[in-house]
Amino acid sequence: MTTEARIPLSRERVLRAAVGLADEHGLRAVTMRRLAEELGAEAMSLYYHVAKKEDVLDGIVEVVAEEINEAVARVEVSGGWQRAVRQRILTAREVFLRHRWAPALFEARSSTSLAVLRHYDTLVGLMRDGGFSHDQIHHALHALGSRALGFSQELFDPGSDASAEVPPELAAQLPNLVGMLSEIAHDDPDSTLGWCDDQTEFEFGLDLILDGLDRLR
Amino acid sequence: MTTEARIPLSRERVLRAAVGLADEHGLRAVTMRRLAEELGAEAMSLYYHVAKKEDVLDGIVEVVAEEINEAVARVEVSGGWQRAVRQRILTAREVFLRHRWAPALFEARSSTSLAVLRHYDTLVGLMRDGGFSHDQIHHALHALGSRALGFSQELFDPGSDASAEVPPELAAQLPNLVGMLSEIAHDDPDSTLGWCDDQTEFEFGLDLILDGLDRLR
DNA sequence: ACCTGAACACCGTTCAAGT
DNA sequence: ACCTGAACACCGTTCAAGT
Repeated sequence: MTTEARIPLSRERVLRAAVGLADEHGLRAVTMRRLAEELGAEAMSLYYHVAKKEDVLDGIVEVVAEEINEAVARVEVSGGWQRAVRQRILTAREVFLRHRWAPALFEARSSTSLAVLRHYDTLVGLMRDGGFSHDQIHHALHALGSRALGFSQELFDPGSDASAEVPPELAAQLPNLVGMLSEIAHDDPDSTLGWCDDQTEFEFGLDLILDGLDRLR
Repeated sequence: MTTEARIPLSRERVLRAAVGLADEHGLRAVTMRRLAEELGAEAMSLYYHVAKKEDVLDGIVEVVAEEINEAVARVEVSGGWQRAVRQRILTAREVFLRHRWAPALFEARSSTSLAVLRHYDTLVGLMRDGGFSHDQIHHALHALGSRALGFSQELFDPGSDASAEVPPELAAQLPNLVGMLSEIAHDDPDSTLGWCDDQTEFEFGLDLILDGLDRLR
């Protein structure tokens, strides 16, 4: 600790510590005071390297996005545009699985980070090579939404054993949903990113969209 | 003001005021103290009607979701499952266009609100009538993601006149993206929900998914 | 039953001051 | 150039006390 405190602060170190803090204790733990403590400094020292807290949040988006770009750059694929795009998106997803707080932060911030833009730039290039028009690609990016980056935030979580827990008078109000959930079981909770977004579901939605796009080409 | 202060507080009134505050000044303005002020009371009085701030946030999600259900209930459609689902989703979207802070809040909270569940229940029913299996419907809801509720948060905002603003050394790093954006112009900024999510793009993505689902049936 | 005042712990941030 | 202490304005929330 005291040895680490010797190392001078820097924007880079601050952001790295913030990512670590979020990984370990969630995004809510990322507080200027807590962050400084982690770095063996005072809260006010951070402001020499970082404009304000928003700057820290933008910064850690950038750090994660760079991690995505590095991972994606290592991917080698042969095959059509669809395989290439699909593989890169699934690789990006692996990074989010290591930073589970990140999807919410990416959604929350408009964050036109350079690293994020570079990721999109790669996708645009791949689709261009695949024979899409700019207009089609633009539509495609919108259709993919956050899936282009490898995650998809879900809006409700039926829970792993949802059908068992639902109180009867509530079940009566939701006959179709309860009927569905009682037939469905999620098998692989470990692969879950966010709520109900497991690997299988993510790939289903992704392929549905990619197949649809390919048909438009 | 003083006349309004006469009306006793209630959970209902607190939530309604919170929605109004968010509509007018954004979600960040929804503070226990500010909310109380709006109601002509002290911040601490709210805690008699509401457990904590999180309860307020859950509550306003519920209020908006009920507004969606009411709007959707008024919709009458004839035709196949696809027309019915599509129409209901686009109607839900209209509610979000009145509460622009709501998408971010819906995404941020896991919020298994009853009203949200009822909306999903309706969709499940429509798709069931359309001949889908429970398993297919479950996949479908995941594929739709937040689109099922009528919005789709975008991850970057190229801006309305993006191509003009990009500094040249940045453009060099993003050749494909800049190429695309220079060809594309968004015409209807007023219909935008969130960043780049305008009506046309929303419908494109929605139809792409619905068409894909119909093919699976 | 319903509302409030004072108080607590915790934020982000400014600013003048230290080395 | 880099870091800090004291201070400010603002949070959410508890708790004992008022009517």
